[in-house]
Amino acid sequence: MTLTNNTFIGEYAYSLDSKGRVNIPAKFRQALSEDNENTFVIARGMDPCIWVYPLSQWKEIETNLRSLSSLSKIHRTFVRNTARYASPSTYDKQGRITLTPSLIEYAGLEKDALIIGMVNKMEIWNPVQMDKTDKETIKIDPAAYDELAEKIIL
Amino acid sequence: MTLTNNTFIGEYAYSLDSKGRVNIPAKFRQALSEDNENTFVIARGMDPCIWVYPLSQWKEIETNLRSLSSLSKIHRTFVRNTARYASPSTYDKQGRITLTPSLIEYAGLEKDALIIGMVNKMEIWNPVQMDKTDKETIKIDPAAYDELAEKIIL
DNA sequence: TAAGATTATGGGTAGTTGTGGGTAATTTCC
DNA sequence: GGAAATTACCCACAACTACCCATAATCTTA
Repeated sequence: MTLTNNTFIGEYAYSLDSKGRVNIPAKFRQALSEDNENTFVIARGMDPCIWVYPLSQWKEIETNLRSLSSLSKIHRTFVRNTARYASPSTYDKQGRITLTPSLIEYAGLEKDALIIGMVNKMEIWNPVQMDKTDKETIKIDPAAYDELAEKIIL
Repeated sequence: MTLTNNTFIGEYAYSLDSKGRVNIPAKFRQALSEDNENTFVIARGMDPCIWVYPLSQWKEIETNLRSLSSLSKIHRTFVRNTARYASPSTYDKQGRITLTPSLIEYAGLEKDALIIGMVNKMEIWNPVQMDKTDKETIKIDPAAYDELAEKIIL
């Protein structure tokens, strides 16, 4: 059952094969709207993981990046870091995308890959790294977190 | 007799079968409005139980989640924790939804499942866990109820 | 009260999904 | 320009899941 176009939720455990391919969950592929032409854009996440955007979503990000001024050092750095490691990837007949060696290394991926739906994109994690990050989460300011929950959750 | 669309009250005792399926009380199914397409979204509750939203209700949460920016660590974490364990589930001809192994484990469900109407959603509990939580609830500060009294008329 | 309808629970099956590997086309480099 | 390496595309199998049917218990209604 697909909810909304280009919307991803849920968690899936897959494996990375010797060719650097990972499966995209069938539900996520089905959620992808036609105009994406079976293509995602993979990029460095802010956390040690890979971000996977639908092509159309990425194009919007590109538009936003264009609006940033190159006069600002922060802007320049941000644009560079974002664009530098991004790469389009179309899934094959079996529903797999191929990751770049650079991103595999950045996310510290080995055999296991955890795919997490993040609503407008998905994340690919090494499960070990995800556990570690989960534990650090405890250090997050509980008051700020509760405030968010109150605003978002029904 | 159905009260209001997408409104759930009452308590029901069902059992979880070997395939991880639970019945949705007939009254709750009848209360579900057409546009939900016989579909609920199951997610982690704040307590050790499963939250079950009507699809339309979940979509509102999704919209709220979309408004958060992944540049903020706390926003990222919140989106991840919320979306990660959520999964749509359409009930079958017999009125059952299938739970995910991850949520079954989180709620500590075994054979028995207690389904509780929570007005805008429902909760699925292990009865043993529910008892335990009930006993802890008694310890809630009466002053907290006084504060509530200003918001809710009973 | 009896018959029919609805509900709760169990299990079978066909189609889908995830994973491995093979081959042809393309690119890279000497 | 040709060999080696890389990439894109294809096939095959095993595991799983969604969908279907069956049965027993319960509720409804005449």
